Amino acid sequence: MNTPGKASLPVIKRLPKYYRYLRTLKNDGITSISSRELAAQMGTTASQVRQDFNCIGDVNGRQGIGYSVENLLSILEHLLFGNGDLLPTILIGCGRLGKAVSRFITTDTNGYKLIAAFDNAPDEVGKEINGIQILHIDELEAFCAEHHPEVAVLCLPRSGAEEISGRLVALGIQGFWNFSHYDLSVSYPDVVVENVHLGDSLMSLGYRLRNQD
Amino acid sequence: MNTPGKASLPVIKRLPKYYRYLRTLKNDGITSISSRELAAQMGTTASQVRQDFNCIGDVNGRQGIGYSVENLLSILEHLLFGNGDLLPTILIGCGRLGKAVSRFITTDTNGYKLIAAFDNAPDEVGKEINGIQILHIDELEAFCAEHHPEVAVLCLPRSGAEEISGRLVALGIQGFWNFSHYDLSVSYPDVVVENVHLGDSLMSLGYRLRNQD
DNA sequence: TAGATTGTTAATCGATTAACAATC
DNA sequence: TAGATTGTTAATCGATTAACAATC
Repeated sequence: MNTPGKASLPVIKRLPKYYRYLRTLKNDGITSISSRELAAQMGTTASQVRQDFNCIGDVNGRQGIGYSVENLLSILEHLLFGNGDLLPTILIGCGRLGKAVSRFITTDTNGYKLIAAFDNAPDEVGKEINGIQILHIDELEAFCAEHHPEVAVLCLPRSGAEEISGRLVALGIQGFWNFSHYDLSVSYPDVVVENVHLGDSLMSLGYRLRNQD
Repeated sequence: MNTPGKASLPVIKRLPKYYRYLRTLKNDGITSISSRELAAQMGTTASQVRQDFNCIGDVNGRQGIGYSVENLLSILEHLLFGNGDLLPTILIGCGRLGKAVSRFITTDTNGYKLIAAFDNAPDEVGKEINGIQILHIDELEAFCAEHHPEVAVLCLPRSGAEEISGRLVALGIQGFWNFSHYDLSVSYPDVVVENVHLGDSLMSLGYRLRNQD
């Protein structure tokens, strides 16, 4: 029997990848897979797969056979999406990036529901984005008091994020998907932040390209 | 004197963050900073700052004083952007995400130069994106033979990325900034890949939110 | 000088990999 | 049964943190 410990952040980051692979396996009609084979397909090691599966619950692997794809999927689905309730989410900043990113939020396999979008540009307010009317940022407090969103997606320049994030934390937002270059996890260590710094990501790629063997 | 070793990936990933912080410091007229103070502002430890600086070259820290902001910046700039030559880059996929992301490529502080964009949708071909005409994906080989791009940015669905990436590798592309859910680093372990999986990122955020203490 | 801070080595911590008995 | 594969413990590897002599 498995003795699941709390999954560490590196493990958590790998769960969506397992989830995606297992979905394609199920799609291909494969019902069972060994850690060795899964590792080969994902570019990792069998050991790591088994260690990871140990953390996530009762995976019911069978010696000599492997793991049930169906069972793994249902465990991962529960961990990643809970009981199926979507996390009510608001988007702050409806520029080019905000518009692009809003499509990812709304995708039904991510577990989020976009319930509002805000901008400070008068010519954006009132327009639609993914079927939702863009509100003026001044209406943030009133909206949150009524609808209690749990997640905020920040698609703002750094200065805007600095200004707004305090208001969002005060309003009880639990989680941030942050595309700004303002490091929320430093200022608010108690909230859950996923920082997606596109500029930083490009810069590290550049470093590795310029300093290849 | 420093004895710089090769920077590890975790170190490399922190370099852009140092770079950004030091830029704001310089902007504020601050010429010197200690590891302790920098660490406090960045949410890390003084030890880590000093260890990181040990890897990146001759930082010339002065006991009792700290580091020269100017000197650190010039070292980081050289590491991140080389001698200033921009990396010739092509964009594959000009949908919503591609359009949003193209703005980040072109930003002059990232070290890249967007020289072409490709799509397979006939109604996108010929349009402009950031001052560049969108070409049909069929022209990829001819264009690369003539202009030798070094980096490709993939803003495609998974299936498209699987199909195109082999062609790009064959054409000698060295680096990928990959937004698809196709894991290039598994298929092509010898190229430099920065995988930015927005869906995965959202899913891990969801896991952490749903499994908070 | 005295206080502060570096550069660097050593200690700790955590994550990955290896090994292997249990068993399907 | 024999071969394959798990679950789990131990070993290794690497990254972070702590410590401290050197010295500005």
